[in-house]
Amino acid sequence: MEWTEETIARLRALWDEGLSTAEIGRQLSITKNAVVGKAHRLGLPSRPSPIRRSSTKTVEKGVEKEKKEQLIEGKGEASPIQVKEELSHQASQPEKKQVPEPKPLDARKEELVMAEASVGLKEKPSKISDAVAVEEEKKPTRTSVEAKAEPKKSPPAPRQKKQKDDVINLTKRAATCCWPIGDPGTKGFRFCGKEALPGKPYCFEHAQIAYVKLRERSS
DNA sequence: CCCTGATTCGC
DNA sequence: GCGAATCAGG
Repeated sequence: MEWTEETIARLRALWDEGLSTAEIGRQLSITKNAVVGKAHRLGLPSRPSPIRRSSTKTVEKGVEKEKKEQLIEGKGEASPIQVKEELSHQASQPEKKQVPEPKPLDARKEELVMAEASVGLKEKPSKISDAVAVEEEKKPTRTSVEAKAEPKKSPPAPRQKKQKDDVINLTKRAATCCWPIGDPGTKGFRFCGKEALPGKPYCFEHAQIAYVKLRERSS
């Protein structure tokens, strides 16, 4: 497998998107093992795994099962999710040294939003309606009637009014494209930053790239 | 059995 | 560095 910048970028994008390793592999026409292996070597954040191999040492054919479980209970290791939350928390504290890299994704997105605002939107607003049309094409099963009569979807919230506003804002606001441009950690790295398709992390252009194989596969 | 992700280790 | 083989939980 030749890991070009393009494939690595797409691996990162799909990985960030939360697709399963097998799914990423299918889209990149490689095995899930390749995906996991590469992701591991790239240092991409671990996903919630069904497995916990606390002992990184080789286990002899599962003979030492009991010992392993005892070790796990004793140590009480932190899950990847917990670690991630801790990192985010640290990054959000201004008092700690602020390196651009470990900043959580959302923070970077906010930067992009602000940058975009200062530059001014170049894309025509009419494109959004096009994107909506595309989006609705892909979800033909839901009629407007069904959408109306959907009571269970409302999330239980402590502050209902504010949350409602937030949801509206999130819905109305054009999300920015998370397609990575350049190499993370290097100076010129950035995200695409154009308006993303509704419900998708990419703009129309990059969504075409990101989902092209998925469409081919499902059609 | 199917799915999942992580690790190991020969290449 | 790569990824098939393997392990292991749901």
